[in-house]
Amino acid sequence: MLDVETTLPRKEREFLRHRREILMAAEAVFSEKGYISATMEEIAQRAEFAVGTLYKFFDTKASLYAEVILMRMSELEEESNRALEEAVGPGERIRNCFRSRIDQFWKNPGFFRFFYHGPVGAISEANTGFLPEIRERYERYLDRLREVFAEGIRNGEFRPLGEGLMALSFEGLLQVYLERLSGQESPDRRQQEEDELLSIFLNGVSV
Amino acid sequence: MLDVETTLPRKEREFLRHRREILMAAEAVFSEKGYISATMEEIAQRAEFAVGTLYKFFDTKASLYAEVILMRMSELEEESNRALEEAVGPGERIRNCFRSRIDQFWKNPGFFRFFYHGPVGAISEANTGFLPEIRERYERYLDRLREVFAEGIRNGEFRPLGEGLMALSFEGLLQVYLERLSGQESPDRRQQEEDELLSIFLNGVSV
Amino acid sequence: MLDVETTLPRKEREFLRHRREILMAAEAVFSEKGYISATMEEIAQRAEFAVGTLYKFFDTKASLYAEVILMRMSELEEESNRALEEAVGPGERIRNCFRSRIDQFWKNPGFFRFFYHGPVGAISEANTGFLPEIRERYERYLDRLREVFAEGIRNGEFRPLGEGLMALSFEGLLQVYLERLSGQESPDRRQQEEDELLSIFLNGVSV
Amino acid sequence: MLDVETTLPRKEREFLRHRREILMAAEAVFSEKGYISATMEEIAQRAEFAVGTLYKFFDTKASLYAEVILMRMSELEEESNRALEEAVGPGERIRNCFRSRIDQFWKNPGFFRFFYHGPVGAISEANTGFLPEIRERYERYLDRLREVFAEGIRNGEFRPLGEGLMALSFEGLLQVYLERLSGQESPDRRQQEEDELLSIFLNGVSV
DNA sequence: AATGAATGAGCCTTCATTCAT
DNA sequence: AATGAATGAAGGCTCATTCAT
Repeated sequence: MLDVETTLPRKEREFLRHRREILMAAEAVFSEKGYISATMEEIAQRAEFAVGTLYKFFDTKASLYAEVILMRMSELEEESNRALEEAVGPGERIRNCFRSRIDQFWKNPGFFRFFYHGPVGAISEANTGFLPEIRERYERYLDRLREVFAEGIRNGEFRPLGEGLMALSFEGLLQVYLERLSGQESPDRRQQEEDELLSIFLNGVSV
Repeated sequence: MLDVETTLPRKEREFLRHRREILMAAEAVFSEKGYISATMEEIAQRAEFAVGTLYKFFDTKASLYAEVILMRMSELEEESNRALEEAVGPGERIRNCFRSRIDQFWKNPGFFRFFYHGPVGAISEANTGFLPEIRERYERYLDRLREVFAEGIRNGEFRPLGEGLMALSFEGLLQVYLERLSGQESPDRRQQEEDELLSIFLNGVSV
Repeated sequence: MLDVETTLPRKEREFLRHRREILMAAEAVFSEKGYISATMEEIAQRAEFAVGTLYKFFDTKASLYAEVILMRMSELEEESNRALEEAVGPGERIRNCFRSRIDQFWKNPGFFRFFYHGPVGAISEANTGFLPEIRERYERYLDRLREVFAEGIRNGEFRPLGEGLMALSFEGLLQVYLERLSGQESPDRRQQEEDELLSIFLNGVSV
Repeated sequence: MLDVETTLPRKEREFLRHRREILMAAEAVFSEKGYISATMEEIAQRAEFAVGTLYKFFDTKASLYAEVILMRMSELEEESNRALEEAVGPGERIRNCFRSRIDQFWKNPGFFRFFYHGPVGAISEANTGFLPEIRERYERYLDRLREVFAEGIRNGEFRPLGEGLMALSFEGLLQVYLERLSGQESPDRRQQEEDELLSIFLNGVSV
């Protein structure tokens, strides 16, 4: 990252910086208002650019939205993978990943407000245009999780149930928990709750 | 319900019937298109009423939306409560409730498409106008769940962890599982998966 | 026409009247400003309706434009055909048609301002969506002209040249002449000029 | 032209060359897209200059458009005049001019696509800003034509009708014919048609 | 209650033009 | 003269809501 910032010509650095500024502004507005209620006008103001400028960076509102999500999903995938890799043994990996996911939430709680809810009518045809990429990325992450569960099943650490269901359950617990945190007036982190939740899950899947 | 239908004067019976027809049409359109993409025009057509008529029954699109959800949540609450009551012992109650929730999904899969996702930015301020009531109702249902878990903790059937977290986990598993079913092209019910999921959960919370 | 006006239910009569009012307003604005510079806003104002109302009658600005032209082309075709039918003998028919076309111009000079020029970029793909119908209609009219010329060639009244070229020439003279009239500050009709023009043409194609 | 290129200082020569490059690019884009759909952006790309540079040479899009037309009209005028001068006798001059005009079309068919159609509503007030010059130039060419016809009328070669109408007719036939060629998928030149058309015209105006 | 034509505010998007470098 | 990122006004279109019948 630092390399990029320093080696690229000034013009390109500025381009990337502006692009990033717009993405940040968009993320803020999307998470406050939701996809539909957010207006390009407001995003532009927040980013301190004119509306037209947004369109130099992103073709449509929808693609700007997709890019915001993709940007965060890349981070999520990256860090989750790191967490899975770093630990030794399936149980420890899952434990590590769980904590990493919660850490990530605390870095940017606003994002999860619309990550889990997707664009309006995520299922509707209207949006199939840009959702596939996001879903794909998510599935890739789930695949990685499944591998770890499969590994745990093989070595007898986890119960011989479907590794897909395990991954799904893992995500379900996280999703519901993070949603509740997002909804709190002044969210504060509670270590004990996290440990208990993880314990429920691991107890559930372990032999 | 039957009582209502038969004892009320014809005028009022018709009023209720029309109201219900509109709600059903709205549910269908909302679940197909999502909140934003759904138009009052289309709902009116589906209900075989004029647009103006919809406004005799519901003040705004948002309130119609809320009423659709509230209608289904009443059923959900009712049936879930029945399931919790019918069984004996905390574990059995949870098991029964889990199955009931899945039964309910299969009665009306479309509904869950937008129940979990809520309107655009269900959590956002923009929608706080009609969400409170829904959240309240949901909390009431969660409370009932928590009681059961608390009971199980007291009698040593469940582990001595937070009953709130247990309820949350229960919902998380269900939500993620039902979402996946909704997303399937031609959703089909798989008994074994359901049993495994329940087993993971109960294993997780049980001593 | 009268039948239509009197036998249709009031609602439908109003619908047609409003539709016609919008078409007239649109024609006026299109002929003053041209297709692109004309705005739906201004057309709406001129028609004394709200913008939204225009879209109840016409799907897009382009289709409104096409309908304006189609409406006038129907009249043009109808009256030209009448003129061709009424006279006896090819020469007389053409003579009659020529006069009819000029009469039609004087009934509505504004229309021809954009009829001959077509929408911006009439040739561009962007407009191929709605032009075909107009072009078809025009070709049908040209076909009728060609028949008359062919008839004249067969009976030795016209020279044995291509009837297509004759029809084209006929249209060329009219177009250029009407354009010049449109461009005049205060157009006034000059009988002698018309006769001379017709004479040039008939002399050109006659034996 | 060559003189200009060689005698002027390098700076000025470059200026003129760049100006010409922009004009050519503009002509290409205008003829492909039409005035409105053409964008300064695309013209700039085609000319391999930055948008801003275009504005160093031409104040507005409209004036660039006008200059493109003026450039071609100068050639048209020049060559038509040569054609009129070269031949001997009114009839022969017109014949020569007719052929010259068609030659010119084949040198640059694209240009005529928008020459005859003008910008959006060439006749409309919106565009009167830059049209006058074009119209003037065109009138000058028509004047020259009229002189030839007047000459022919005086010497008894042409019929004693208005020379203005004759010039108009001449233009009408050309316009319609060239338009039809422009519209063809793969335009090909047909000598016989041209001869017939010319014959119709000359027959029409000759004694 | 029922109708549905009419309303008009609001939003995404385009693109000619400017200006700091 | 050359650049091209930034501007922002303007326009087509949608749709929740109203109101006269």
